[in-house]
Amino acid sequence: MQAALATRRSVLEAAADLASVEGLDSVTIGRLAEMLDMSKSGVIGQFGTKEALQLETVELVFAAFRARVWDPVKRLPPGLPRLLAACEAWVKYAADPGYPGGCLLTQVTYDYDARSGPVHERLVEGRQLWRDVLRTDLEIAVDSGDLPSGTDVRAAIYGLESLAAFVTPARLLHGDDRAVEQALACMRRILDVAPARS
Amino acid sequence: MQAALATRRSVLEAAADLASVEGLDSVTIGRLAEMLDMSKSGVIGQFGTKEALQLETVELVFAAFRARVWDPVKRLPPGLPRLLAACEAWVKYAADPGYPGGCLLTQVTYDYDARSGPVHERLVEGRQLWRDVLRTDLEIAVDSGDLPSGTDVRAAIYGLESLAAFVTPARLLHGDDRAVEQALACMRRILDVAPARS
DNA sequence: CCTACCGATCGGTAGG
DNA sequence: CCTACCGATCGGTAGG
Repeated sequence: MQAALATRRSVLEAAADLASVEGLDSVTIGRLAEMLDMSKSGVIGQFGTKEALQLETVELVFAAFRARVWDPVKRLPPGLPRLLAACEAWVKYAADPGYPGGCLLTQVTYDYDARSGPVHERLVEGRQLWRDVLRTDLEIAVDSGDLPSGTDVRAAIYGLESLAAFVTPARLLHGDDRAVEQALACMRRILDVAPARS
Repeated sequence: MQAALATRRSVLEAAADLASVEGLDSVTIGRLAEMLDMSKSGVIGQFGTKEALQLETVELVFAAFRARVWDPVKRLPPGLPRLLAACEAWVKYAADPGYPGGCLLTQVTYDYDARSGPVHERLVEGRQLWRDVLRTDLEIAVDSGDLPSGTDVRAAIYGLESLAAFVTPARLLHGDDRAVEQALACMRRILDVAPARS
């Protein structure tokens, strides 16, 4: 029983590692079996089908995002303070996600945006939740006067999502080790907040 | 001879259509053959190997980007005017790329950022060329006083790339039909240029 | 969790 | 450009 749970976890960890580099589609049962020195039936037996394994991998991704980005900031004062802390945690997570191929949420976002099916649906749902979190703090920040009253909240959300999602390609394609600082600087410009002192 | 050229083109077009939705890896010889009502050897015979077909598809992508984004603006006055026109063409191209699954350059960027091999290498090279174009106009705009002298050129490039690359997921995941306007609004904020009148 | 196996599909080749 | 075929790998199942 405990052993089966440990197996599940190790399979999911291997799947996440592989998916971060080559995408969720390249996570085949045979390759996982080889990585883990298991039989194919041992790998898939825990999940039933490859699609179920993919969906559980996506759940792992959202859980990691929540643990690394939202949980550390959620008790801060709602509005601009929490929003800025969330953006910083977000961008830093994207730069150091614990997977060899970069932030898996980013990977899945661009890989499954144009497809249909349960992974796409779950992705939309998860990202929408995060959009709602951002919107809440943006609206509070506007109402409280921390952001200008003319702020375009939807455009700001779009901008924050864009800037966080480019950390991985900037680092991996161009070796851009200042991606975190550049993303945060652009975020502050979009929010019309003065640059932080370093 | 002419017929062979026409076949090449139709294979590459089908490959680009398929890749835009499911990624370059899902472009298999068998699926292309089925789409085009050809034999597998007829499809691959024009290219030799699947990797060669992938690389030619990537070339098609860069050629389309050049034709739709750079060629229409390259004769405008260098500096801020050309930069803003390029950004507009860029974002509009991303929103209407002529492929069913969205901008293929964006797709390939996020799909191959973490992998090694010739597609990755070609991608880095192509994106670097575009970065250099952006940098040139940014520096001219700063030198001429159209942009503030303290402008962080590298952060601006990062921001423009990010915002252009999020058009596709914003549209496909959230049905965001204002992605173009939101991306352009954020670009102007990053550049510290007054919003355009509508 | 294993071995052994299934039909389908993969990239690619031989020969025409 | 075609048919016919190759070994490898795919997702998944039977039986234990």
